[in-house]
Amino acid sequence: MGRTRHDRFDCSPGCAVEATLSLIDGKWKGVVLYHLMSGTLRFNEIRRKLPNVTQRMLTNQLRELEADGLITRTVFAQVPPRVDYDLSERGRTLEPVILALKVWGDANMPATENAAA
Amino acid sequence: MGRTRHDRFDCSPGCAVEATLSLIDGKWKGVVLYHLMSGTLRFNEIRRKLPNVTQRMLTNQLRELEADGLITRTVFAQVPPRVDYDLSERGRTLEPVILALKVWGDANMPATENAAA
DNA sequence: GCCCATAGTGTCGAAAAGGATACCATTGGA
DNA sequence: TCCAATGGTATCCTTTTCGACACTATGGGC
Repeated sequence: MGRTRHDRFDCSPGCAVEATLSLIDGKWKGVVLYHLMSGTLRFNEIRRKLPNVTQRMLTNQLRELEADGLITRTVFAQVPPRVDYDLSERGRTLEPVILALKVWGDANMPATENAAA
Repeated sequence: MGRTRHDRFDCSPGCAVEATLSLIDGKWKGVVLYHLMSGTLRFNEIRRKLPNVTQRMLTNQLRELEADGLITRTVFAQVPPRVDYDLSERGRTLEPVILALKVWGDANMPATENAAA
């Protein structure tokens, strides 16, 4: 499930915008990608960074990101299971985009009453 | 309707990413913004650029963009009604972001079989 | 034997987003 | 008189998304 969003595009010019958007859209993907920019994270590490995400959702988003080739998933056959998530090569090329999003948000969302300080 | 997406954020770091995303998310907003970057457009001009959008949807997206202060809406009291849409000041600051999205899409979506040529 | 942790999966249901279609007002032209 | 164009609204329905919650496997600690 999920992943139905970008099955096809009616490609007018500007399509590329939608196409990119469709990859990072989905409530948690942007943040996940953002956190992954700082380095490898395990499943529960990500979960702890996103207080309101459920396991099902997080799993889902991670699977979609993986399917889109933006992140890599490494499973260690250990007894308490361990799975590492990293940005892939392709995922790294998204960094400037994520950063642009972050910068704009920081600069233009004073109404969001956040404390970036 | 609509506009429920970004009523609140559970602001962890990375929140800014989601915040920005929430403004340009919504199936047509990205493209609309993109087209508006080239200059003023009337309602039906936008509609013609997006072959698969319905009036309801387009109206909706435009209203949300307006509510978020990204575009301006100018109504001319003419007999065949005329409404101009433009990027607002704030909207213009989003240009680099939209562009980043477009550039990445053009560079990284060969699978989308489009003909940018 | 029981509970904990990890990293999930499955099912259910509500809500939101999106789409189809029909309708409105005005007025100039045929 | 009737049609066309503009920029919408209103209503209804389907699809997609999101969230709650329960359940699984394995092995260590108590």
